[in-house]
Amino acid sequence: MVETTIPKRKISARKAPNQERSKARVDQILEVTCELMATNGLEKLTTNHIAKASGMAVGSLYRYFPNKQAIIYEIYLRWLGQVRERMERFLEEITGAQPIIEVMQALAERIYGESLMPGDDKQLEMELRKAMSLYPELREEDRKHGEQIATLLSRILERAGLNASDKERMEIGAYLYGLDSVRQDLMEQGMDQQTIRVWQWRATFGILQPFLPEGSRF
Amino acid sequence: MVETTIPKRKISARKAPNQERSKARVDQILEVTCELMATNGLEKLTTNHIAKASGMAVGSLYRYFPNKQAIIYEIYLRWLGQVRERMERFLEEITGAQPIIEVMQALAERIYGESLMPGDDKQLEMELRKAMSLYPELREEDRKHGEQIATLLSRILERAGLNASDKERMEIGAYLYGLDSVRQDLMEQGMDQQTIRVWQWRATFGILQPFLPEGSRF
Amino acid sequence: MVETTIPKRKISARKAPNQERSKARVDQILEVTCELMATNGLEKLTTNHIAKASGMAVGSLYRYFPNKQAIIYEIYLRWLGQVRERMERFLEEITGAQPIIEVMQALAERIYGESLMPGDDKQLEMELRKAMSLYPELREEDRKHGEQIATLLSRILERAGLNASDKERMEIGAYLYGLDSVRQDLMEQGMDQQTIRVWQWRATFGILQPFLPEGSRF
Amino acid sequence: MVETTIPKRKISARKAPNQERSKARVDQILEVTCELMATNGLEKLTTNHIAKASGMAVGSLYRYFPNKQAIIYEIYLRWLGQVRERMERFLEEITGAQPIIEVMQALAERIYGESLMPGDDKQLEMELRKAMSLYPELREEDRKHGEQIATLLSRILERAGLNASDKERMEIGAYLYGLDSVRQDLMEQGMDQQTIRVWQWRATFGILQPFLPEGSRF
DNA sequence: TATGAATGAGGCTTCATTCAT
DNA sequence: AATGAATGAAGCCTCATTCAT
Repeated sequence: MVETTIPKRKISARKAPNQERSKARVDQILEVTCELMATNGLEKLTTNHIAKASGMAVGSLYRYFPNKQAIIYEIYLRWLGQVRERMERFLEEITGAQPIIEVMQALAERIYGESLMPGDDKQLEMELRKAMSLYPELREEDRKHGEQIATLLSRILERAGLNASDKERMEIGAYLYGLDSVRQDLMEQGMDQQTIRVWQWRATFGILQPFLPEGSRF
Repeated sequence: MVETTIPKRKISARKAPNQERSKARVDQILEVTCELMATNGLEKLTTNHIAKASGMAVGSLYRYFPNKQAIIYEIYLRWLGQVRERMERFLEEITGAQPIIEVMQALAERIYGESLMPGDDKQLEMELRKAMSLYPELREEDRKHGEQIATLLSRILERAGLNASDKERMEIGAYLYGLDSVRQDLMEQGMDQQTIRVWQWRATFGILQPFLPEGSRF
Repeated sequence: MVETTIPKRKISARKAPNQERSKARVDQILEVTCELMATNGLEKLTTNHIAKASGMAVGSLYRYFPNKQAIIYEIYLRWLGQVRERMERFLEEITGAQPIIEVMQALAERIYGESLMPGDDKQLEMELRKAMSLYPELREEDRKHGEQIATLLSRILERAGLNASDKERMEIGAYLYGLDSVRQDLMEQGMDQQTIRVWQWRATFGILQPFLPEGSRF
Repeated sequence: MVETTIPKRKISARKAPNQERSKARVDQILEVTCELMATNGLEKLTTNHIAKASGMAVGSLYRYFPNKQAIIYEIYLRWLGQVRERMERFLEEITGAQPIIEVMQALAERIYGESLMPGDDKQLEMELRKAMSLYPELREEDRKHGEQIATLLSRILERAGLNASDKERMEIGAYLYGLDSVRQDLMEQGMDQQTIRVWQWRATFGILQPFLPEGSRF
C-alpha cells in the first residue's frame, strides 16, 4: 500500500483485484465514479453517492479502496495509462515512410481527436484536472507521466524522421506535451473544440517547422 | 448589494471600504485568501482558515463580506481588473514600429507573465478558474470581462498590424496566454530558460504566421 | 418527500421507518425532542442537544430526518393525529342520554386533559404552538387539522344535543380547550383541586348555557 | 441590579434613568424594540437591529441595559404595569351604584377591549408571550403580577357589591385572570376578536352568576 | 465478504457582548 | 458617554470513514 504525504493517506487500491468478481467490482466503482464526476462535478462527489450508484454498500467501497482519494487516483492513473498506450500503439505504427508532417497530423488526431474514455469525456477530464490540484499525489503522478510522454514523443519524432538531435527531440516532446495542457485550459474556458484543434496544430507546426525537410509546407 | 441567482446570496463587499482601517482589513482578508487559495487550493479554503490566517475572528470576516463566496468574488473582480488595466497600458505603448511577433511576445509576458499579486500567481489563477466553475456569479462576471478583453486585444493586435478578425484576435490572445503556462511548466521541470525561450518563440510564431503580412521576417 | 415553501426544505421523515430498529430510533428522537421542548423551550432546542440527549451522534439525526424542522413537524403531526383519534373515539361513545354539560366536561378532559405523550404535556403543546408560528409548514398542517376537528366537534356537540351552528360548535370546542389550561394554571398556583373543578364547571356552563335546551338542569 | 437564575443574568435596567436624556434614550430603545418585535417577531430581534433602528450604537444599548433580555423584561414589566394601572383606575371609578353585571361588562371592555399600547399591539402581545416562555424571569414576574391582579379583581368585585366571601372573591379574581390568557390563546389561533369577546363574556358570566343578586339576567 | 447504520470533526454563518478609541 | 469594530461560542448541517452484524 502506497503511503503518501501529509496526512498520510493510502492511495493505491487496497488489493490487487485478482479474483474475477473483485475486478468487476473495482471496475464498476471506477466507471460509476467517472460518470458521477462528469455529471455532477468533483465537489458533489461523495462516497455515499458512489456506493449507491454502484449498487453496493459504502463499506464495500472501502474493501477495494482505502479512501475516496484512492478511487480518483486510480481513475487518474488509468486515464494517463490510456494516453500512454495510445502513443505506444502509435509509435509502433510509424513506418518512416510517411512525411513527418502527416505523422504529426495523424498524431494530433489520435491524441487530441479521439475520445479517451466512453461517455461524457471532456467533462471528466476537466474534473480530473480539478482533482489534480486537490490531491498532491495526482500532481506527482502527472509529472512522472509527463516525462514518459516526452520520451515517447521523442521516439515517435525520431522514427518519423525528424531531423533533430536527441536533446532537441526530448525538448520538443516536452513542449508538445505542454501544449496539450493548453488545449485543456482552453476547453475549460469553453473554446470550441474544432477551433482549439486549429490553433493547436499551428503551434505544433511552429515547433516542428525548423526540423522539417526543406519545402514542406501546409 | 448585488442580488444574484437562485440561492439568493450577496456577493459584493458588505460596504465600500471608505475608512482607512476598514480598507486595510478588507485588503488583508483578500491578500490572505489569495495566499491560501494558491497554497492549499480552493477546496481547502475555509472561512475559519482565512480568519485565523488573517489574525482576526471569523465574525470579522462577516463584517466586511456577507459570505465566503463574496470574498472570492472580490478577488476575482480585482484580478480581472488588473488584467484589463495592463492591457490598456500596453495598448497605449504600441507604436506599430516593432515586428508583430515581438509585440505579441511582449504582450503575453506583460499580461499574464507579471505577478498580479504577491506570491504564487499562476496557482491562484487556476484556483480562481475553479471557483468560476463553482459559482455562477463569477462566470457571469468573467463573460463580461471576456468581452472587454476581446475588444482590447482586438485593438492591440490591430494596431500591431495583425491581419486577423476580431474573433481570431481573441483566440490568439487566449492561446498565447496558454503558452505562457507551458513556459512555467517547463521551467519547473528544470529546462534551461534560454531553451524555453526558443521553443516559446517558435510556438508563438506558428500561431501568428497565418496572419503576418507576407514576407515578414522574424 | 414533501416539498415546501420558499427556502425549499424537506419536512417529512427521511424514510418510512420500516425496519424495527429504524422505527425505534425515530421514536426515540421524537420522544427526546418532546422532552427537551417541554423542558427548555423551542428556542433552546438544538440538533446537538437532541443528539446528545438521544445518546446518538448528530449525523444520526440526519439519517432519519432531513433537518431540525422535520423533527418538529413529525411531532406536530403525531400530536394532531392523537387529538383527532381521541375525538373520534369519544364521538363513538356518546349516547345522547347524558346531560350536555357533562358530555362537554368529559370532552374537555378527554381531548386535552389526558397526557398525550409521556411527560410535561401542556408545556409541549405551548412549544408546538410556538413552532407553528415559526414554520409555515406547520401552520398549513394545523389549518387542515383545524377543519377536521371542526367537523368532529360539530358532530359531537350535535349528537350531544347542543343547539348550535357549526361555527359556534367549533368555537365552543376551542374555548373549552382554553379553559382546560386555566385549570392547569390554577393548579400550579396551588388552588385546591375540588375548588378548581367548581369554577371550571361554572365557566363551562356559562359557555354552554345559551345553547342548552330550555330548562336543562345542571 | 437584580441577579437571577442559571446563567446568572442581570435583568433590570442598568441604572435608574434619572437624567432626562438618559430616560429619553431608554424610552426610545423600548419603543423601537416593541416595534421590531411586533414587526419581525422575537426570533429576528437582535441587539444590532435594535441599536440601528434606535439610531444609536450597540454599545450604548449596554449602557442602559445589561443585556438583551433586560430590554424585553422591562417592556414586559411596563406592559403588565399598564394593565394593573387600568384596573386600579377602574377600581377607583366604581361607585357601587351600578348593577354588578354592568360593572363586569365595563371591566371587560376596559381590560380586554382597549389597546394597551400604541401601534401593532396584538402582535406585540403575542411576542411577549413567546418571550415569557423563553425567559424564566418573565414567568416569575407574570406569576407575581397574577396575584396582584387577582387581588385587584377581588376588590373590584367587592366594591361592585358581589355577594361572595373574601376567599371566593380571590378565587374569582384568579379565575378571571386565567380567562384572559384564554383570550390571548384564541387570538393567537386567529379567532376573530369580536367573537372572542362574546365567549369571554359568557364564561365570565358563568363564573359570576351564582353571586349575582337574584333576578339579574342578561 | 457484504452491509449500512453510526459517527463526529469540521464547514458556514449569526449575534450577544466587550472594549479601545 | 458614545461608538462600532471585533470577538468567538454556538447553531445547523455534511460526509468520509468505521464497525457490529
